Amino acid sequence: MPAALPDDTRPTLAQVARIAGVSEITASRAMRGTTLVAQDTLARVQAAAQALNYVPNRLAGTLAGGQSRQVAVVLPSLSNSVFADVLKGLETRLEQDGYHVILGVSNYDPAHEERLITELLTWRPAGLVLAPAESTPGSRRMLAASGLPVVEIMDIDRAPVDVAVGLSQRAAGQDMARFLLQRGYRRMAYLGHDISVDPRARARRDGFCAALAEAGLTLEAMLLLPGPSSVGLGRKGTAQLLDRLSVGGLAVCYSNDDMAVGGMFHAMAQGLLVPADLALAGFNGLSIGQALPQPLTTIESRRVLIGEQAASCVLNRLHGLAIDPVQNVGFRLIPGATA
Amino acid sequence: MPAALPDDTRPTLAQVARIAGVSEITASRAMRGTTLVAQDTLARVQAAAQALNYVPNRLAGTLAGGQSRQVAVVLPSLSNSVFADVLKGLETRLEQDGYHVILGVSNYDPAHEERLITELLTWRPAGLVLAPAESTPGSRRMLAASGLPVVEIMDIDRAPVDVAVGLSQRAAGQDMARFLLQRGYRRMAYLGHDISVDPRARARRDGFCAALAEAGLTLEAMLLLPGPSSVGLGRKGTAQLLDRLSVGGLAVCYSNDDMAVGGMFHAMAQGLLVPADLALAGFNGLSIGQALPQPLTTIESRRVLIGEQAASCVLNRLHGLAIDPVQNVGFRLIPGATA
DNA sequence: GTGAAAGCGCTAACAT
DNA sequence: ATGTTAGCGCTTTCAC
Repeated sequence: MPAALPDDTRPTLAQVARIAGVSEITASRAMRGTTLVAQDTLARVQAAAQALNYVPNRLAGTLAGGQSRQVAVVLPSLSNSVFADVLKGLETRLEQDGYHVILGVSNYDPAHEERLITELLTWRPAGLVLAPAESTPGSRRMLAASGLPVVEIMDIDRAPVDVAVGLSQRAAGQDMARFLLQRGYRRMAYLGHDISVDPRARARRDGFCAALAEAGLTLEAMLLLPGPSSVGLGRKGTAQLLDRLSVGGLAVCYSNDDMAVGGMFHAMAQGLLVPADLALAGFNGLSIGQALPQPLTTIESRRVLIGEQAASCVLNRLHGLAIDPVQNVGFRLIPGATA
Repeated sequence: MPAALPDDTRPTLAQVARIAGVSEITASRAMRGTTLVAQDTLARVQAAAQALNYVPNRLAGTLAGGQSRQVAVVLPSLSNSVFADVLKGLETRLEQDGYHVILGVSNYDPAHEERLITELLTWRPAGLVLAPAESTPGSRRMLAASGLPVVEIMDIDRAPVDVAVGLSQRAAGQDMARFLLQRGYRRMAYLGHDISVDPRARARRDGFCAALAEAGLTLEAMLLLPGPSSVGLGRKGTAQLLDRLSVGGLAVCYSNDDMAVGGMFHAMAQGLLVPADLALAGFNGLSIGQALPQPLTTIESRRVLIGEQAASCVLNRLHGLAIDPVQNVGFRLIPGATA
């Protein structure tokens, strides 16, 4: 038996108004506080609403002309704590202004992402925030045509449809390469998850390789494993890599911290000396990497900040404020002790 | 300058209908596929919609009598990968049926949770899924009065407002204690994060202690650290604990895997033998713990499954199907190598 | 400070 | 198979 239909019994603004002895529109004004209402009418309306357990219907309110106060968010994954952090930042900031997140997860599938955008737009959100996989032309067209604030996050290397908030993934990769070179490493390898669908991981790798090339070096090996990144995958991949490569002065750049921690675990299990036998570098600055017996060499990304700032962008846009279309939150290299 | 207002230019169903040369309701039927429509009218409507880039307005559709197809989800946190997993399961299942998640994060604050419920209800969701912190009487009253499908997740130890999907956290704690006892451990300690706000972690601890008591044992020490659980906190706390306790046959039960991995890192850094000097037990079965050089002794919780099953509950309820009010997804003890 | 009328975009309920 | 009418619950005009 299904539960009773909700709106069968739900009080409406009209009922509140009747009990308070005012017109519907006055009750509306009292509830919203937009227009001035006499002290005692306000009190009567509030009392009536309270008595009825009145819950406003924002579908109706928005349809009648209000701002939606829902923001659509499309992320490629939630398995990775990176996007959970971003979402946390988004949620925190949006909620302060009474906005809520409608969520879509694309699983790094551009076609799915496009479908999600279409569907979420049917809810007439006030804005969109997305960490695009490889956005399709269709997606970009829809976003542009929506006329809404659209914030693309994580990456600032590509020209955004509207606004971008993030960091240069490419520069992050470059900086890591330069750091390793400066530390004296000359033997480099790359170990990553499936970057064919993850443009940001690819940009980091490309930056890494480009900086090596500037120094006249190339990777001794590059291993790309299918599937999403994980500690387990990093451990397995490191074992594979070391089947082909000798240790000693070898530095492995991982696609992210999860993978690098896996590499560290492999080293521990094999009794390899880090960084003498094997140096490791990650990306993201996750707490797990920093709590390792030897803190991981990595780059801190400001994920919660990205979420908060993306939310602020949407809100500012809605308030008619001017906005920088490319917002670089930067990053910070953490030297750690693994390289 | 704010972007153009969205609905200033958005095509409506009326326009689609006019171009297709049919009435509005026929266009509506054609778009939704609920009622039979002639082949060629269908084609004409679809062509018109396509030509106009028509995006249906679900606010209007829902207001006019449709089911909302939004499900409100309230979680206590996103910092913990546990809830990211649950959310992933929810999102995956709901999306299959064209439903979307509206999200609220309470930060383990019951008052905040209550406010979130109130706000999310204004969107007239089709159902609610929540992992309650310590739900207030107000929250429970609202949920019950909503008449909607309400699924409380993670925990099945308390009587749910409507439906519960999860596992017995208390039984999980008991099982771990019995396992450690069976392995011959007699010296036990507990290290947890702030469980005053996390009823599930508390239930596990209580179960753990209860099983010890049955065996005539008590904890040698119990340390509860302020703040959310993390690898770093587990590492720090383990150091503190071992200031007061001698190693050798000591088993530490952690509030979860994050904390336990931190303990493992401390042991590694100190050169302690695991499990001879120090045995460790976690909870959740996170991949990080299983990728450790020695896989962590822990209990696997089925987080994604909980999300999927909770979503199915909401959907089944909406379809008028009967539902078991308490759904136990169970758990599995992973012996690992750390105890 | 308050109200009456009109309408947001859509769909259920009856028509035909 | 299609159309007409009415209305979902609210807010925006424009009055007073």
